[in-house]
Amino acid sequence: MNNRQDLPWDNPRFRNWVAVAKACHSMERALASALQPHDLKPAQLDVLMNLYRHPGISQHDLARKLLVGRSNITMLLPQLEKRALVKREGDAKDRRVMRLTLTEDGAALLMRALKAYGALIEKAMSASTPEQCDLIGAHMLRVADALKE
Amino acid sequence: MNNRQDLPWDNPRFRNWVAVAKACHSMERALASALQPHDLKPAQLDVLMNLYRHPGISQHDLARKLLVGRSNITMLLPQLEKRALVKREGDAKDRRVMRLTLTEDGAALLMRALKAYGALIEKAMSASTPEQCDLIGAHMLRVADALKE
DNA sequence: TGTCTATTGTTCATGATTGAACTATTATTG
DNA sequence: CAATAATAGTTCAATCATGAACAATAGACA
Repeated sequence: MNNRQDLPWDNPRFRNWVAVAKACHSMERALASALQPHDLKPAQLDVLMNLYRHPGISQHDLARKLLVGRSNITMLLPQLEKRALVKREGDAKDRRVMRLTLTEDGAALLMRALKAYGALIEKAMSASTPEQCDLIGAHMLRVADALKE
Repeated sequence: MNNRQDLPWDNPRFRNWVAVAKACHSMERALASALQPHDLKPAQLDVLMNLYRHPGISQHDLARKLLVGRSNITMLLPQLEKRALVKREGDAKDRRVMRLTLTEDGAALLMRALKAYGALIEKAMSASTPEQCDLIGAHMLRVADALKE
């Protein structure tokens, strides 16, 4: 009745994706360790990275970029604001939105944390050629795209 | 001082990995949705999958396979046991260890849930050729390996 | 055998994330 | 213009994962 062919493990795509998920999980754990000396959590690093690239982003848009709920951002920001890593100021035109920017300290910490992250990625991906890495990156963009319903 | 070349975003490996992480995050969210009709969480599906492939596994070994803490397993199991999806019995030789197995109901639910998961993966990976998927899977195994210190 | 160490699983307090309900503000539409 | 809907952010209770401390058991070695 349950033909072996029907088991997902016999589907190469399934096996391959499970490997992806496991690698991501490992990286997340390793990243948490690597960021500990900087007193940063992976989620906080994500925030800093996005503020660096999108200064003045609103909390709503930040949440969408990070694929998390708006409430998560609300809970995340006070810690970073207290440490003076990010600045939060109300938009002049629309008094509902908060504009977020990195402070100097925030940018400096980001650069230090990114070195650690970069070293980790280098270590993880060094076993493959740049061409393979590019192929993987391109594939993953398609995956993320296909999952946006 | 902060030469553009030094920014991680200019490093292809970094950009590629960020794409991997984002795709994984998207998949995790999509999976959570897809499992909702089965009243299952992704973490619970992971448990069922591992019990299917490793019947009689101990909680300690299960935790290591799932890359989570032992206490997490302890908190996860009672829900599955109450629903009679898994069976937990003490090992005869070593009275410290608990042996875990799927019940019939657990195996049946697993098969149904795996169909949903498989469909999701199919949808996500269908934009790439099987050869590309295999390459990615192989790469990710190396990544997970490289991250085991 | 008796003692010390290691291992398995549990408990508990903590921190992270979520979604629903809420407030304040802006946009739409009749 | 007034009423209604939509949007941004917050609050809150619930859920989940974590790691440290702990109890019970097993193994090592004098």
